[in-house]
Amino acid sequence: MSLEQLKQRALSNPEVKTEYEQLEGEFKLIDQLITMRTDAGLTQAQLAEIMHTQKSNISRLERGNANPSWSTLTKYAQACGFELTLKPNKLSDHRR
Amino acid sequence: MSLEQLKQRALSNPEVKTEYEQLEGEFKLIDQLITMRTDAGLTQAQLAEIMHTQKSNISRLERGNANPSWSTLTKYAQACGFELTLKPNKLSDHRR
DNA sequence: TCGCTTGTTATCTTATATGATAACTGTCGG
DNA sequence: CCGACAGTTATCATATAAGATAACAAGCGA
Repeated sequence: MSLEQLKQRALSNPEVKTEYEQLEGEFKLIDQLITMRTDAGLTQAQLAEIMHTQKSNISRLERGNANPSWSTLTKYAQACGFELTLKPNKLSDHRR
Repeated sequence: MSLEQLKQRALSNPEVKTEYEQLEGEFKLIDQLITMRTDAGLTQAQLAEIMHTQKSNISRLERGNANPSWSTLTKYAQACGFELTLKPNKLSDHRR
């Protein structure tokens, strides 16, 4: 199933909307991770060595079901030559 | 000891520089969290309810030694009316 | 002073992220 | 075909984040 299909199905059910958004955010996160690494011109194995961990763990981060801690994210970024802050974008349709 | 003093002492020892930077990043993170919550005009208890958790857990996040997972960060942000992405700032003095 | 609100701290339990090792796939230049 | 490289997957052990409850402290208006 494609991401687009998943999106359609998820959004058709209002209850899972936040779950989808979570999922989408996860994809974005992974994208940003991989972008940082490739920008730095590093392979997973090289990055793993800098971070004093294993390439399999890097793959796990970049592939699936990744829910890394803040410290893991900053270590990853720093190894790629980046410092990390959050970028909170205000949701226009925010209800309370 | 103030943050400034801590910074000075930490930076005087090259080996702990990254540790200090982690620490500084942690402070920045906490700042951003609290800012999001106060911007949303929420108390810890209110935010906790939205996130279906306890106010003590929110306090733990905002106070000390916080190392939240990405999903916790996004839930927190979303409850405050924000969507979250990473903002990677290139480190000018990056060596390899 | 007395409640009430907001936030903090301590503690336990449970869920899960991370570290580590090994085996596997696909790709590509020789 | 073969070896080297890049990435993936499975699995287990261990560290730790997160859920939950309770008690406490500070501030503040009635």
